[in-house]
Amino acid sequence: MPYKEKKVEKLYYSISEVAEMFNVNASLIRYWEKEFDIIKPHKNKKGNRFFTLDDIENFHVIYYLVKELGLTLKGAQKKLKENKEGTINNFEAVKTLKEIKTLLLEIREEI
Amino acid sequence: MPYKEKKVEKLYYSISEVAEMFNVNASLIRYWEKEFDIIKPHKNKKGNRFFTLDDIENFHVIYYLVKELGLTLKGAQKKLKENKEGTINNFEAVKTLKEIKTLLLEIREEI
DNA sequence: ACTTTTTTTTCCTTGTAAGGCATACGAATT
DNA sequence: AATTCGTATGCCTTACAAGGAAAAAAAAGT
Repeated sequence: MPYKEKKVEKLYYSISEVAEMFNVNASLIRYWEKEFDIIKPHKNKKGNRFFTLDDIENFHVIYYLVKELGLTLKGAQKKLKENKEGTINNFEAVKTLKEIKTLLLEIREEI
Repeated sequence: MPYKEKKVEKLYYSISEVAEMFNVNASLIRYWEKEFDIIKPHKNKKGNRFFTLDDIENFHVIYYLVKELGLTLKGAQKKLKENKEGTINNFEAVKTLKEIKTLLLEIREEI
């Protein structure tokens, strides 16, 4: 064999591959796709799904919320929406802490 | 009228009173009582329930987790168990912040 | 004040609607 | 030959609500 094939990160994964990763049924993935906006794999002309690692990560988040935390689908949807706004809150928190840092540095200057 | 009766905080509330407070059916309260250990109202010989304010507060926590956060009952149970340990984490966080405060005060002393 | 009657509240058991998928299907691709 | 699709339907569990009898409370009668 002239070349040992290099194992490459795949760009796309099929629905059955994703299903196997999480040990769930493919129908669950299709169902969640209907329920959650953040799951939108690419589709070819026929409709076959192609999942990027980002898609898989999004699925993972939902899996965590529903299967591990024990949120209902509705609860998970709400949580995901709030997290978008939640980042603003985190941002605010960091901003506040930075202001405090600035204040402390100013105080050091005075000394 | 010799004495104006002083309005006193009630010691015990009936199941229908609690149901009205949260605008839920009384059967829900009985059901959650079976599902959650932390809801244990006193009962008289016949079985009638008497809720203290603590009981009501516990019910409130569950109400929040299930009806507002959107946890399944199982998820809420898990959350409650973890919170017992979780308070340690909050405690640790506050402790850390207090240590920082102490450190800052020491620095001020040095100056 | 004390029965009697009516209304309300309680209990527990059983019924049930919705949630959350899985299965089944033929058809279209690969 | 195997995978995939969408859609439909089936189905088990979850999460309560309704039903019905018994008891307590309130109202009414005497």
